[in-house]
Amino acid sequence: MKTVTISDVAAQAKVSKSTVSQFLNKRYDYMGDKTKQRIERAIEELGYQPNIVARSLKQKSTRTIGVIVANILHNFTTEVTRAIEDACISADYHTIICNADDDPEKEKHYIEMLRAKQVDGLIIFPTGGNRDLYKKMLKDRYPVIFLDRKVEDISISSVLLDNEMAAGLAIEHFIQKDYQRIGMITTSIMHHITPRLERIKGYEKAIRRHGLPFIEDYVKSAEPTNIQQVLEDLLGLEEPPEAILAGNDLVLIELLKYVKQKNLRIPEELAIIGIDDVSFASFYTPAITTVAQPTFEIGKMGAEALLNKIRTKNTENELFHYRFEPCLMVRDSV
Amino acid sequence: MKTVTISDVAAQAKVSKSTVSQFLNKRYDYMGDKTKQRIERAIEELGYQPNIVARSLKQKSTRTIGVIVANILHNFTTEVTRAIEDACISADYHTIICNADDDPEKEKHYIEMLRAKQVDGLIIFPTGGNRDLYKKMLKDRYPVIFLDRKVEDISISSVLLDNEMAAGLAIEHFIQKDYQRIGMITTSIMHHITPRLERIKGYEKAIRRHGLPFIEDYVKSAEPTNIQQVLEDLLGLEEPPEAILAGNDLVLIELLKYVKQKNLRIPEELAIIGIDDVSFASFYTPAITTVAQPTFEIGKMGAEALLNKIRTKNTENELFHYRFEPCLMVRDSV
DNA sequence: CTGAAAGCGCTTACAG
DNA sequence: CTGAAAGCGCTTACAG
Repeated sequence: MKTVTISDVAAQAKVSKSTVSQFLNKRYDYMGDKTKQRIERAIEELGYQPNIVARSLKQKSTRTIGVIVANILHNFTTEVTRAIEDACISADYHTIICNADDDPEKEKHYIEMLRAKQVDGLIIFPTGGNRDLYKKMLKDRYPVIFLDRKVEDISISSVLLDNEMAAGLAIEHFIQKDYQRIGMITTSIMHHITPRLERIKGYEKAIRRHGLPFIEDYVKSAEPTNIQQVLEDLLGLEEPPEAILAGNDLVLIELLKYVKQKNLRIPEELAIIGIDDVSFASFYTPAITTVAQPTFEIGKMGAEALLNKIRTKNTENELFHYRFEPCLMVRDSV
Repeated sequence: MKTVTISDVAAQAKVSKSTVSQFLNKRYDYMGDKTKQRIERAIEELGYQPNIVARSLKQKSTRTIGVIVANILHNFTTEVTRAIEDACISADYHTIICNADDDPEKEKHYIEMLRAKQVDGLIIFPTGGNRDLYKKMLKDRYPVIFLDRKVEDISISSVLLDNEMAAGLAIEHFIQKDYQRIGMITTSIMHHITPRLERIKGYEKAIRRHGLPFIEDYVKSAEPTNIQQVLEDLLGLEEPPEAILAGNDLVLIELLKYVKQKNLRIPEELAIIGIDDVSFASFYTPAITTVAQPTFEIGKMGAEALLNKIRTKNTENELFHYRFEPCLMVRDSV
């Protein structure tokens, strides 16, 4: 497999490399018809494919972006990255996905690696643990967009869910169905992850807005592996909640496992809403009421915002934090 | 953001580019200690990051592989690609995932694109519709592994599930639980997709092995959107099946939607097994009996086989088709 | 122990 | 309308 290069084509077509290059880049402006045809034939005969690595080196663009997700286990992440890939492919960009696994060290490694690979820009679901690196990218005017989360005092634009509204929709639905004792569980807030904090705030605001008492014991955060215990505690309270909002898909799954194991009836013994419209919600028994994120739109917007930054060479630096509205999917678990 | 190159480092450290390059590649053999330190400082001071594109051009390796999946909507695909990515990252390779969406044209585009991008090799879940391209890669001795599927008469190594065994395990479990009238539904077999054909064959063999009549009307293939209708037909037969094997996760989901809509009791009115151990199987009510594929091992093996081909420059061309054994997860739906 | 030079496969002013 | 030459940022024999 001796690779055939532009020189081989030039030789075969009896023109110069420059002319072949013009041809490849469709700059036909002044090219003679016979020349074009000769080149076309030569390419055909030799089965020539341009080497994009060489082109990238010269053009200083790889037409590839990097996506660093905080944790690929979330259904949200999978759907959003799929939307990003779609949007990039349409714009003739490729995508390299990396999973930071909630670990700032890994995130750092990937940011450096992808920049070394000369990707044209980065979409990051930030762990929050690499403030210096985030700042450096900003200083370098390197194109970056944050997704799903933002980082305190780092002026990188982001596309997010309206998380307060997401929790609010759920709580209001509970209240409307006459539930008063409403609990909430999220995954760990140790690292100040935006959506978790904001959803808790949204919960509290909605509770107070409706004149219900805000009971701290009703709000719990824990790693998925500890959620069974948390539920045990929560439902063992003297006045246990009658309804629970699961802060994301992983929490919902733990909650459903618990419910099954304890043989609780939904919604009679415990009403449930989950944030994230998981695949099985509609055909679960009972069908699960959820708050859906517009994952496709979020991913698309993230990709377009980044591609736009890349195209404008990041000159217009208007900072934005775009919020998408969630949507309540009313089913049978409340 | 004027990029700092190896020349800048060389100038700053007052050595030649060659020496810096040696340093970067950890060929310290004969390097003076003071030289090393000077280079180290210069790199530090300038915040230098090597340009991997330039290196790739020279070394003719991008340390990146491409993965072209037939259809990313299958849970199997997501899990396997995740395992591939993990294995590649450990070996210090990156991964570019492309979704052919069951469309041979898209597959073709991605194969050509990724080769132009000089990825070091390709893992393909083949659509089957690009025989000439597959052959060309073989002729070029370009490293490729097929995954999940193989293609008739194309001698590219593959890693697969033992699909006949997968169907066999399910059927035997049904029989053991005293079901005799057993149906099976797969997604479309129009394009002779390996796992679907093999699973149907496994079904037939198991049925015959146990002396049951093989009833053609009990075996259906259809696109997911038509499965509701297929179920309607199947269960409207004079002697409808009392048990159904769902050929993959998408079929199972359609089946569960149908069951819910018709209010059928599982397993009393209809027993169910699904191939692919979907996330919700264990906490669904009733918990769904499934045949699990070792997705992690399959992905890992695929990646390792490819990386091995890349390392040996594809010289040892022993053809293999490795089969992984599935595993029956007995739960409550039979 | 270190440096000069060539080369990887392209693109891009510039000259004619 | 086309070609010669320089250059993108590295690596790698080779010479000393």
